[in-house]
Amino acid sequence: MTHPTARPRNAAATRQAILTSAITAFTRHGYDGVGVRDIAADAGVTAMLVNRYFGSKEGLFTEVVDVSFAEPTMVPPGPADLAAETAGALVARTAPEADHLGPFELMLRSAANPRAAEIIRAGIEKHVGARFTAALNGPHARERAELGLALLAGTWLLRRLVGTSALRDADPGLLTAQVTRMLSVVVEPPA
Amino acid sequence: MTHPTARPRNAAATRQAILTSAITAFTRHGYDGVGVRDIAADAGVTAMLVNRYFGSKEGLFTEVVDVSFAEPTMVPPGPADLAAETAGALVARTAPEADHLGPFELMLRSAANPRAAEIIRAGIEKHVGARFTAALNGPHARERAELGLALLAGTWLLRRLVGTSALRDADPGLLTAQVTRMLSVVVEPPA
DNA sequence: CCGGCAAGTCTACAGCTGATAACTTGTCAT
DNA sequence: ATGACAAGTTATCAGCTGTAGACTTGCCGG
Repeated sequence: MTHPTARPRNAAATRQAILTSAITAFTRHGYDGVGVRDIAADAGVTAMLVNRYFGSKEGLFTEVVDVSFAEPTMVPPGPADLAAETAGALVARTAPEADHLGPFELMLRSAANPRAAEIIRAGIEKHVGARFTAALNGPHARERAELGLALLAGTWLLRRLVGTSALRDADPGLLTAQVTRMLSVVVEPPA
Repeated sequence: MTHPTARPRNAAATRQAILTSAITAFTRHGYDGVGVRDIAADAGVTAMLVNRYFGSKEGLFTEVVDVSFAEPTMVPPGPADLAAETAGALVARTAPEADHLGPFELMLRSAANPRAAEIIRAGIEKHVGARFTAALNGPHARERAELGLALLAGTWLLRRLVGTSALRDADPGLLTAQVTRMLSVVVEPPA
């Protein structure tokens, strides 16, 4: 059968191909919305290799979450105008024409499953929450950081996944300004 | 076979029993997380009656969303201190020990499925968004209302479904105060 | 008393799920 | 060149999904 453009036998490369395929699949359709056969086929292998290399679908998802949440999206290092920059990035990436995939989409599409939600919680607390918290000064930084994340996640949900009309059709500038003001409440250290 | 406590043949009552069972099931496990057999069994009937009375699983979900989003949760009529009251209700209902089921849980657990998401969008725009918008004065009321909803939904997501530690263990009073301040940004009419 | 019609059920289908065990095939060191 | 081990595959499992058709059962008007 051997495919014309057959990949040479290479465990590391195959593992990586599965992981890459899984990242986009889980992000696009959520943990329960995709099967291991889809992921494997997209990587050009059979489904059994998922279990061989990642133990189980859940193990694969754990690694996907870890990788996806590790890359520093959404929180630029410059603390100069954190609220405005974050709001701008959010609005741009949730624009109807944008096709950005990332941790927010992954979280929103998989959080319905309790086991997936627990894996996501670990990922947030290890990566995103920590980064966001570190960018804030003053007391209650963790709570303020997670409230900021909540606003971003909720906006992403309504604007991209659900697609409510007001947020979908809103003027980007206006939207950025509003989100910036809401974010500032938790970004700027309390007096 | 006839069950000992058999319900008398009553189409309306049976339909209602299925609907009630579906509301709690969909809210607890999401659209994709529950099967029509589970719902029917919980209502004491066979799965076929779901199709008989609601056409399909999707038709049943549509009615569930409509009913669930119609009841005026989360937005009290008194516009006196809308932000504070809404924030208080949110924090109370998302407390770890609370077992409140409602439209937010239903939305968050089902939004991953695009078909369900579209049904939810319709429900929001028909009921929740309209109520929330009507409570706001000033320009861009719809955008501000949906941003408020986004904050509520995101907080619900992180605090209840995902369970990030900072929000889960936060002092309720402090949390209510922070959410109130963020909500005020969109609730109070811009100068 | 009983016939008709609606309420409700049984059986079945075609397709999917994640996972396991046993099998074949390619590659590299000797 | 060849043997050994890893890489990859095929076959299969038990269970679930939503829905369709044909069936039985109970109630209510005459």
